[in-house]
Amino acid sequence: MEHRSQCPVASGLDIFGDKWTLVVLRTIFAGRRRYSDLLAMPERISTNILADRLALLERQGLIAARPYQVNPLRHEYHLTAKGADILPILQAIARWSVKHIPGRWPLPDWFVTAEPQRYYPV
Amino acid sequence: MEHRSQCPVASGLDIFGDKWTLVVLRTIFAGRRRYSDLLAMPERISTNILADRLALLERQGLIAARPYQVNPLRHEYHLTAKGADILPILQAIARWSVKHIPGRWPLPDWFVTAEPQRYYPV
DNA sequence: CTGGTAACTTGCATAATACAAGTGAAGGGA
DNA sequence: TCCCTTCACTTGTATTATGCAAGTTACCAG
Repeated sequence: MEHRSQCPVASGLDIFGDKWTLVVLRTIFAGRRRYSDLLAMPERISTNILADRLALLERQGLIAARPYQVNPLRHEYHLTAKGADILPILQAIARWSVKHIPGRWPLPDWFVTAEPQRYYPV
Repeated sequence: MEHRSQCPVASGLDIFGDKWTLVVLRTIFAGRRRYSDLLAMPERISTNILADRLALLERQGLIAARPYQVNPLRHEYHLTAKGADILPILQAIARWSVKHIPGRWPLPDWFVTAEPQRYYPV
Protein backbone atom coordinates (compact mmCIF):
# COMPACT_ATOMS: atom_id res chain seq x y z
CA MET A 1 0.00 0.00 0.00
CA GLU A 2 2.55 2.57 -1.08
CA HIS A 3 1.00 5.79 -2.30
CA ARG A 4 2.50 8.06 -4.91
CA SER A 5 1.72 11.11 -2.77
CA GLN A 6 -0.58 12.22 0.04
CA CYS A 7 -3.00 13.66 -2.51
CA PRO A 8 -6.49 12.25 -1.93
CA VAL A 9 -7.19 11.94 -5.64
CA ALA A 10 -3.92 10.18 -6.46
CA SER A 11 -4.13 7.93 -3.40
CA GLY A 12 -7.63 6.76 -4.27
CA LEU A 13 -6.46 5.94 -7.76
CA ASP A 14 -3.53 3.97 -6.30
CA ILE A 15 -6.21 1.59 -5.00
CA PHE A 16 -8.89 1.53 -7.70
CA GLY A 17 -7.31 3.38 -10.63
CA ASP A 18 -7.49 0.69 -13.28
CA LYS A 19 -9.93 -0.64 -15.85
CA TRP A 20 -11.57 -3.29 -13.67
CA THR A 21 -11.69 -2.61 -9.94
CA LEU A 22 -14.60 -0.14 -10.04
CA VAL A 23 -16.46 -2.28 -12.59
CA VAL A 24 -16.30 -5.21 -10.17
CA LEU A 25 -17.62 -3.01 -7.36
CA ARG A 26 -20.42 -1.74 -9.62
CA THR A 27 -21.45 -5.36 -10.23
CA ILE A 28 -21.48 -6.09 -6.50
CA PHE A 29 -23.67 -3.00 -5.95
CA ALA A 30 -26.02 -4.50 -8.52
CA GLY A 31 -26.42 -7.52 -6.25
CA ARG A 32 -24.09 -10.05 -7.83
CA ARG A 33 -22.01 -11.47 -5.02
CA ARG A 34 -20.59 -14.79 -6.23
CA TYR A 35 -17.57 -15.46 -8.40
CA SER A 36 -19.61 -16.99 -11.19
CA ASP A 37 -22.13 -14.13 -11.14
CA LEU A 38 -19.32 -11.59 -11.34
CA LEU A 39 -17.63 -13.53 -14.12
CA ALA A 40 -20.85 -13.28 -16.14
CA MET A 41 -20.79 -9.46 -16.25
CA PRO A 42 -21.31 -8.08 -19.77
CA GLU A 43 -17.76 -6.66 -19.94
CA ARG A 44 -16.17 -10.12 -20.12
CA ILE A 45 -13.58 -9.94 -17.35
CA SER A 46 -11.07 -12.79 -17.42
CA THR A 47 -10.85 -15.25 -14.55
CA ASN A 48 -7.39 -14.36 -13.29
CA ILE A 49 -8.17 -10.63 -13.25
CA LEU A 50 -11.43 -11.20 -11.36
CA ALA A 51 -9.70 -13.38 -8.76
CA ASP A 52 -6.91 -10.83 -8.46
CA ARG A 53 -9.30 -7.90 -7.99
CA LEU A 54 -11.43 -9.72 -5.43
CA ALA A 55 -8.29 -10.50 -3.44
CA LEU A 56 -7.16 -6.87 -3.70
CA LEU A 57 -10.54 -5.50 -2.65
CA GLU A 58 -10.63 -7.87 0.29
CA ARG A 59 -7.07 -6.97 1.31
CA GLN A 60 -7.95 -3.28 1.13
CA GLY A 61 -11.09 -3.87 3.19
CA LEU A 62 -13.65 -2.77 0.60
CA ILE A 63 -15.33 -6.17 0.46
CA ALA A 64 -15.55 -9.13 2.83
CA ALA A 65 -16.03 -12.79 1.92
CA ARG A 66 -18.89 -14.53 3.69
CA PRO A 67 -19.42 -18.30 3.29
CA TYR A 68 -22.75 -19.37 1.87
CA GLN A 69 -21.99 -23.12 1.97
CA VAL A 70 -19.46 -25.60 3.24
CA ASN A 71 -18.32 -28.75 1.41
CA PRO A 72 -16.93 -27.28 -0.62
CA LEU A 73 -16.45 -23.93 1.09
CA ARG A 74 -17.71 -21.12 -1.10
CA HIS A 75 -18.34 -17.51 -0.32
CA GLU A 76 -20.18 -14.40 -1.40
CA TYR A 77 -18.49 -11.03 -1.53
CA HIS A 78 -20.19 -8.32 0.49
CA LEU A 79 -19.42 -4.63 0.66
CA THR A 80 -17.96 -3.20 3.83
CA ALA A 81 -18.69 0.38 4.90
CA LYS A 82 -15.45 1.37 3.19
CA GLY A 83 -16.58 -0.33 0.00
CA ALA A 84 -20.14 0.98 0.14
CA ASP A 85 -18.74 4.51 0.33
CA ILE A 86 -17.45 4.02 -3.22
CA LEU A 87 -21.03 4.52 -4.46
CA PRO A 88 -20.82 8.33 -4.88
CA ILE A 89 -17.76 7.82 -7.11
CA LEU A 90 -19.65 5.38 -9.32
CA GLN A 91 -22.62 7.74 -9.47
CA ALA A 92 -20.40 10.66 -10.49
CA ILE A 93 -18.73 8.59 -13.21
CA ALA A 94 -22.09 7.35 -14.46
CA ARG A 95 -23.59 10.85 -14.61
CA TRP A 96 -20.58 12.10 -16.58
CA SER A 97 -20.79 9.24 -19.08
CA VAL A 98 -24.53 9.57 -19.64
CA LYS A 99 -24.03 13.27 -20.31
CA HIS A 100 -20.95 13.03 -22.52
CA ILE A 101 -20.90 9.65 -24.24
CA PRO A 102 -23.77 8.96 -26.60
CA GLY A 103 -25.65 5.69 -26.46
CA ARG A 104 -25.05 4.75 -22.81
CA TRP A 105 -27.68 2.82 -20.92
CA PRO A 106 -29.99 5.10 -18.96
CA LEU A 107 -29.30 5.04 -15.23
CA PRO A 108 -31.70 2.82 -13.29
CA ASP A 109 -33.63 4.67 -10.62
CA TRP A 110 -32.28 2.58 -7.75
CA PHE A 111 -28.77 3.59 -8.75
CA VAL A 112 -29.47 7.31 -8.97
CA THR A 113 -31.15 7.47 -5.56
CA ALA A 114 -29.00 4.90 -3.75
CA GLU A 115 -26.99 5.87 -0.69
CA PRO A 116 -23.97 4.05 0.76
CA GLN A 117 -25.78 3.34 4.05
CA ARG A 118 -28.17 1.11 2.16
CA TYR A 119 -25.26 -1.24 1.47
CA TYR A 120 -23.55 -1.16 4.82
CA PRO A 121 -23.12 -4.60 6.41
CA VAL A 122 -25.91 -5.62 8.78
CA MET B 1 -13.15 4.55 -28.88
CA GLU B 2 -14.49 1.06 -28.48
CA HIS B 3 -16.39 0.55 -25.25
CA ARG B 4 -16.61 -2.73 -23.37
CA SER B 5 -20.35 -2.24 -22.91
CA GLN B 6 -22.99 0.48 -22.86
CA CYS B 7 -22.68 0.71 -19.07
CA PRO B 8 -22.00 4.31 -18.04
CA VAL B 9 -19.56 3.26 -15.32
CA ALA B 10 -17.55 0.91 -17.55
CA SER B 11 -17.59 3.35 -20.48
CA GLY B 12 -16.23 6.18 -18.37
CA LEU B 13 -13.46 3.92 -17.16
CA ASP B 14 -12.67 3.00 -20.77
CA ILE B 15 -11.60 6.64 -21.14
CA PHE B 16 -10.03 7.55 -17.79
CA GLY B 17 -9.72 4.23 -15.95
CA ASP B 18 -5.98 4.15 -15.36
CA LYS B 19 -3.47 5.42 -12.85
CA TRP B 20 -2.67 8.74 -14.54
CA THR B 21 -5.46 10.31 -16.59
CA LEU B 22 -7.46 11.68 -13.65
CA VAL B 23 -4.28 12.79 -11.86
CA VAL B 24 -3.36 14.87 -14.90
CA LEU B 25 -6.84 16.42 -14.92
CA ARG B 26 -6.59 17.14 -11.20
CA THR B 27 -3.35 19.03 -11.87
CA ILE B 28 -4.99 21.06 -14.63
CA PHE B 29 -7.86 21.92 -12.26
CA ALA B 30 -5.18 23.18 -9.87
CA GLY B 31 -4.15 25.69 -12.51
CA ARG B 32 -1.11 24.02 -14.06
CA ARG B 33 -1.60 24.18 -17.79
CA ARG B 34 1.82 23.73 -19.38
CA TYR B 35 3.71 20.55 -20.07
CA SER B 36 6.58 21.47 -17.74
CA ASP B 37 4.17 22.43 -14.94
CA LEU B 38 2.35 19.14 -15.30
CA LEU B 39 5.60 17.21 -15.40
CA ALA B 40 6.52 18.78 -12.04
CA MET B 41 3.53 17.25 -10.23
CA PRO B 42 4.50 15.51 -6.97
CA GLU B 43 3.58 12.06 -8.29
CA ARG B 44 6.49 11.99 -10.77
CA ILE B 45 4.81 11.12 -14.04
CA SER B 46 7.19 10.15 -16.82
CA THR B 47 7.46 12.22 -19.97
CA ASN B 48 6.12 9.67 -22.42
CA ILE B 49 3.07 8.93 -20.24
CA LEU B 50 2.30 12.62 -19.81
CA ALA B 51 2.55 13.26 -23.55
CA ASP B 52 0.40 10.20 -24.23
CA ARG B 53 -2.29 11.24 -21.74
CA LEU B 54 -2.43 14.82 -23.00
CA ALA B 55 -2.90 13.51 -26.55
CA LEU B 56 -5.62 11.14 -25.36
CA LEU B 57 -7.45 13.82 -23.40
CA GLU B 58 -7.29 16.14 -26.38
CA ARG B 59 -8.52 13.42 -28.75
CA GLN B 60 -11.40 12.67 -26.38
CA GLY B 61 -12.24 16.36 -26.15
CA LEU B 62 -11.66 16.82 -22.41
CA ILE B 63 -8.91 19.37 -22.91
CA ALA B 64 -7.94 21.75 -25.71
CA ALA B 65 -4.48 23.07 -26.53
CA ARG B 66 -4.27 26.86 -26.80
CA PRO B 67 -1.03 28.51 -27.97
CA TYR B 68 0.56 30.95 -25.54
CA GLN B 69 3.52 31.79 -27.79
CA VAL B 70 4.83 31.26 -31.29
CA ASN B 71 8.49 30.71 -32.23
CA PRO B 72 8.57 28.11 -31.01
CA LEU B 73 4.89 27.25 -30.89
CA ARG B 74 3.89 26.19 -27.40
CA HIS B 75 0.52 25.68 -25.87
CA GLU B 76 -1.37 25.49 -22.61
CA TYR B 77 -3.93 22.80 -21.99
CA HIS B 78 -7.36 24.10 -21.03
CA LEU B 79 -10.39 22.18 -19.88
CA THR B 80 -13.38 21.94 -22.17
CA ALA B 81 -16.90 21.69 -20.75
CA LYS B 82 -16.58 17.92 -21.10
CA GLY B 83 -13.34 17.98 -19.13
CA ALA B 84 -14.58 20.42 -16.50
CA ASP B 85 -17.48 18.08 -15.81
CA ILE B 86 -14.95 15.57 -14.47
CA LEU B 87 -14.71 17.70 -11.32
CA PRO B 88 -17.51 15.92 -9.38
CA ILE B 89 -15.70 12.62 -9.97
CA LEU B 90 -12.46 14.01 -8.54
CA GLN B 91 -14.36 15.45 -5.58
CA ALA B 92 -16.03 12.11 -4.87
CA ILE B 93 -12.70 10.26 -5.04
CA ALA B 94 -11.05 12.85 -2.78
CA ARG B 95 -13.83 12.66 -0.19
CA TRP B 96 -13.57 8.87 -0.10
CA SER B 97 -9.80 8.95 0.34
CA VAL B 98 -9.84 11.57 3.08
CA LYS B 99 -12.39 9.46 4.94
CA HIS B 100 -10.80 6.05 4.43
CA ILE B 101 -7.05 6.48 3.96
CA PRO B 102 -5.17 7.95 6.91
CA GLY B 103 -2.68 10.74 6.40
CA ARG B 104 -4.09 12.31 3.23
CA TRP B 105 -3.73 16.03 2.64
CA PRO B 106 -6.80 17.95 3.78
CA LEU B 107 -8.94 19.15 0.90
CA PRO B 108 -8.40 22.80 0.03
CA ASP B 109 -11.52 24.90 0.29
CA TRP B 110 -11.49 25.93 -3.36
CA PHE B 111 -11.61 22.28 -4.33
CA VAL B 112 -14.50 21.35 -2.05
CA THR B 113 -16.70 24.22 -3.20
CA ALA B 114 -15.66 24.29 -6.86
CA GLU B 115 -18.19 23.73 -9.61
CA PRO B 116 -17.52 22.65 -13.20
CA GLN B 117 -18.96 25.91 -14.63
CA ARG B 118 -16.10 27.78 -13.01
CA TYR B 119 -13.72 25.97 -15.37
CA TYR B 120 -15.71 26.15 -18.58
CA PRO B 121 -13.87 27.82 -21.45
CA VAL B 122 -14.57 31.53 -21.89
C1' DC C 1 29.85 29.06 -29.97
C1' DT C 2 28.23 27.21 -25.62
C1' DG C 3 24.79 26.42 -22.32
C1' DG C 4 20.09 26.34 -20.99
C1' DT C 5 14.92 25.61 -21.23
C1' DA C 6 10.67 23.67 -23.10
C1' DA C 7 8.36 19.94 -25.07
C1' DC C 8 8.67 16.19 -26.60
C1' DT C 9 10.25 11.20 -28.97
C1' DT C 10 12.72 6.82 -28.96
C1' DG C 11 14.48 2.57 -27.07
C1' DC C 12 14.41 -0.80 -23.90
C1' DA C 13 13.11 -3.17 -19.42
C1' DT C 14 9.50 -4.36 -16.36
C1' DA C 15 4.70 -4.84 -14.98
C1' DA C 16 -0.21 -5.40 -16.05
C1' DT C 17 -3.74 -7.51 -18.71
C1' DA C 18 -5.84 -11.00 -21.99
C1' DC C 19 -6.69 -15.53 -23.51
C1' DA C 20 -6.63 -20.43 -23.25
C1' DA C 21 -6.14 -24.36 -20.77
C1' DG C 22 -5.78 -27.04 -16.61
C1' DT C 23 -6.91 -28.19 -11.54
C1' DG C 24 -9.44 -29.96 -7.44
C1' DA C 25 -13.44 -30.76 -4.80
C1' DA C 26 -17.98 -32.08 -4.88
C1' DG C 27 -22.49 -33.86 -6.94
C1' DG C 28 -25.51 -36.52 -10.16
C1' DG C 29 -26.68 -40.12 -13.28
C1' DA C 30 -26.12 -44.83 -15.69
C1' DT D 1 -17.96 -47.56 -10.36
C1' DC D 2 -17.17 -44.42 -14.03
C1' DC D 3 -18.20 -40.41 -16.43
C1' DC D 4 -19.95 -35.78 -16.82
C1' DT D 5 -20.92 -31.26 -14.89
C1' DT D 6 -20.43 -27.03 -11.93
C1' DC D 7 -17.84 -23.80 -9.18
C1' DA D 8 -13.90 -21.27 -8.16
C1' DC D 9 -10.05 -20.80 -9.17
C1' DT D 10 -4.57 -21.32 -10.89
C1' DT D 11 -1.03 -21.66 -14.41
C1' DG D 12 1.22 -20.55 -18.71
C1' DT D 13 2.02 -17.67 -22.36
C1' DA D 14 1.22 -13.68 -25.47
C1' DT D 15 0.18 -8.96 -25.87
C1' DT D 16 -0.22 -4.33 -24.08
C1' DA D 17 0.87 -0.70 -20.81
C1' DT D 18 3.96 1.67 -17.92
C1' DG D 19 8.60 3.27 -16.19
C1' DC D 20 13.20 4.99 -16.85
C1' DA D 21 16.97 6.90 -19.31
C1' DA D 22 18.60 9.13 -23.10
C1' DG D 23 18.20 11.69 -27.36
C1' DT D 24 15.95 15.40 -30.36
C1' DT D 25 14.33 19.90 -32.07
C1' DA D 26 13.59 24.66 -31.67
C1' DC D 27 14.69 28.64 -29.67
C1' DC D 28 17.13 32.26 -26.58
C1' DA D 29 20.97 34.40 -23.76
C1' DG D 30 25.68 35.41 -23.08
